[in-house]
Amino acid sequence: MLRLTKKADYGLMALKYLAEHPETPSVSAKDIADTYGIPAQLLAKVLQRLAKVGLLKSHAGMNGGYALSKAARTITAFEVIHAIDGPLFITSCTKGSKSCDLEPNCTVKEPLARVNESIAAVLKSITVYDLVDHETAVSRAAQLQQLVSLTARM
Amino acid sequence: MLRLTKKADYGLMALKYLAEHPETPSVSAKDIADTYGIPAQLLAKVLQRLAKVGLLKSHAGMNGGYALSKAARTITAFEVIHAIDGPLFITSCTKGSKSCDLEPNCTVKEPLARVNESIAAVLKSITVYDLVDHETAVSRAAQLQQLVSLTARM
DNA sequence: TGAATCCAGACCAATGAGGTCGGACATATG
DNA sequence: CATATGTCCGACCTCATTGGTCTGGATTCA
Ligand code: FES
Ligand code: FES
Repeated sequence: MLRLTKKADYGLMALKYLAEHPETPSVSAKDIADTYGIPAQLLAKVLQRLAKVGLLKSHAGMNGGYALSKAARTITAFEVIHAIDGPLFITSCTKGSKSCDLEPNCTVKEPLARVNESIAAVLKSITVYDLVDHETAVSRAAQLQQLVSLTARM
Repeated sequence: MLRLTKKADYGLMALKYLAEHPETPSVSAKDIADTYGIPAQLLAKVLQRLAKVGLLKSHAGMNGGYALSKAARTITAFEVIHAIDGPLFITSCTKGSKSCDLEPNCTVKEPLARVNESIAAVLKSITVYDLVDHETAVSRAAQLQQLVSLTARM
């Protein structure tokens, strides 16, 4: 119903891997791809994108590779997904430039934009550090669900 | 980044329309399609799907059409989207039957499942009644965002 | 130098979404 | 009852997007 692209998934996996191995100064794309068994060239392209945005620092040449440019705690899932899949959002017809021609009639767009913001907020509250240390992520999600169900019956 | 399909959008629009006109016993798909200027046959298919799941009651023949089978307040956005776009979810490789072959390695799936549940909770807290009466939906979304940002810095 | 790595872009294949068609079915009316 | 009309319903097609590959060039270090 609401699918996250595979590239974003790969990107998150790679970031988690880097966060788990802070001792090694730089890890090559091929290494990560091999450990997870995902296509190397595809992961490479994803990492390039992340480097371009500034989430990763790249180092070419031998023993080169990638390294986090910020603390794992300060990189949110929202940033990653946004960097890889672009600024797409819910509401289907948010094509950026040419907006849907039946926009004046569409009465559903505005409320859905609110939902969109809520989802973005959830993603912003998850960092790659949370991916490594499961406990915090799990408990936070539980809290969120509680809060949501609370507000739901008001 | 996280696109809702156009069909689901149409479905929500149609449900909202039905909720706004409770006096008419049944509205034809063509009528709704004309008012919003969307392809009639496509909307028809969406409505068929909703009828099959039990959210709508269909009535063939002349003066036929569709009608809500439950109170607008009890129909959640989650139900609608699930009915139209199927049980797809985040995490990209949740193909239902044959799971991704690199599932044992994928360390990111579990945390994302939590995020998924949070999003589902948000969608479950929105009903088609909320789409009609904007106020409640807006205020609820604002509350949610406040709560999220609160828990985020813990 | 040369091996290893990053980088950029074009290119192809498969999946799925958006959209269309003709037939089945139920109701109305003479 | 017969027929005409409007509706539902399932199968089909087309095209955009995604996932994935290939090529070539630039950068760094042994
Ligand atoms: S359908 Fe285009 S604005 Fe909602
Ligand atoms: S990539 Fe397949 S389970 Fe996560």
